[in-house]
Amino acid sequence: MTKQRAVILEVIRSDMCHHTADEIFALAKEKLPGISRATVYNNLKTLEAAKLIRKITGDSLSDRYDNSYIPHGHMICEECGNIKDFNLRNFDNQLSDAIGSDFNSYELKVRYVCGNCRSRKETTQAVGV
Amino acid sequence: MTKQRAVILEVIRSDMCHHTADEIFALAKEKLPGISRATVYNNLKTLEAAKLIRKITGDSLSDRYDNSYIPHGHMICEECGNIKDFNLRNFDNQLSDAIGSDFNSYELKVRYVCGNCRSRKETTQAVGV
DNA sequence: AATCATTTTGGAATGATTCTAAAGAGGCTC
DNA sequence: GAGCCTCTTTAGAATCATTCCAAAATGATT
Repeated sequence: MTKQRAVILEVIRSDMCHHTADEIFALAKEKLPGISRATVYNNLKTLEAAKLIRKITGDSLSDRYDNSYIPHGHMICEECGNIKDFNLRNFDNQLSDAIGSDFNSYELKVRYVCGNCRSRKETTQAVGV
Repeated sequence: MTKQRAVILEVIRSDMCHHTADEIFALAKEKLPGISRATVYNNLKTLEAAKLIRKITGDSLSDRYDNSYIPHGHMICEECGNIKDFNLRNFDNQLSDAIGSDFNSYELKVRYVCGNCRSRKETTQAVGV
């Protein structure tokens, strides 16, 4: 475990955000100013191969990284872009039944408007702006 | 409806594959040799805004396009890359319950190994190659 | 200390997608 | 069907995330 790899893992684990590679690079740079972008990409790949993190794709143009390898749902606010985790009960069984086979992983993303953004919009609307 | 747009829509609707923009460009070019790549991208965006198709992201480096706007599951073979559609019963309700809110759309991808690839691997393994 | 494999680094390369500005339809009215 | 306006198409340049590369650095082992 090189110090670069340790810092990258620490950054990812230190909060529940789903950071992009570039954000992780910036955060890692605060602790290890000499770190290179390529190192971040290398290690993100290594860490995912080691099942310590998971890449999530398609929420923005850049990929994001989840501090858990275990699949779960992501709910993404279409207004503010905020991402939250959620779980569905018994979902693994439901999925295997539906596809008629075991599976290796899944990715589930729901696009909605979060409570904050919804109430902000209603207020704005009521005021007529 | 320009002829370029019509051809692009026709290409997407003509089979159940989930083509990349580049594949769509190549197929459209067979019917309309002068078509430009930018036109394909423009129209894919327009057609999605018109709810005629849907972009699906994260299965390969390029995005793919689904000939249905209605959300449904995609099962992706990790060996051969083939993508199939599937559905879960009552999934919309299950999702709203889980996230505690209405939602606008979802994306569900399951990674597995399809029957063909599985049996091919078993055969290979048995033969000891 | 010598060696060997792994990692890091910075910069170049790649590749999908978007942007841009100019030319080209399409559709509308008179 | 000429004039006009808007939307679309086009080709190529630009962007941006990510990957590749070759050389230097590091780490572990003996």
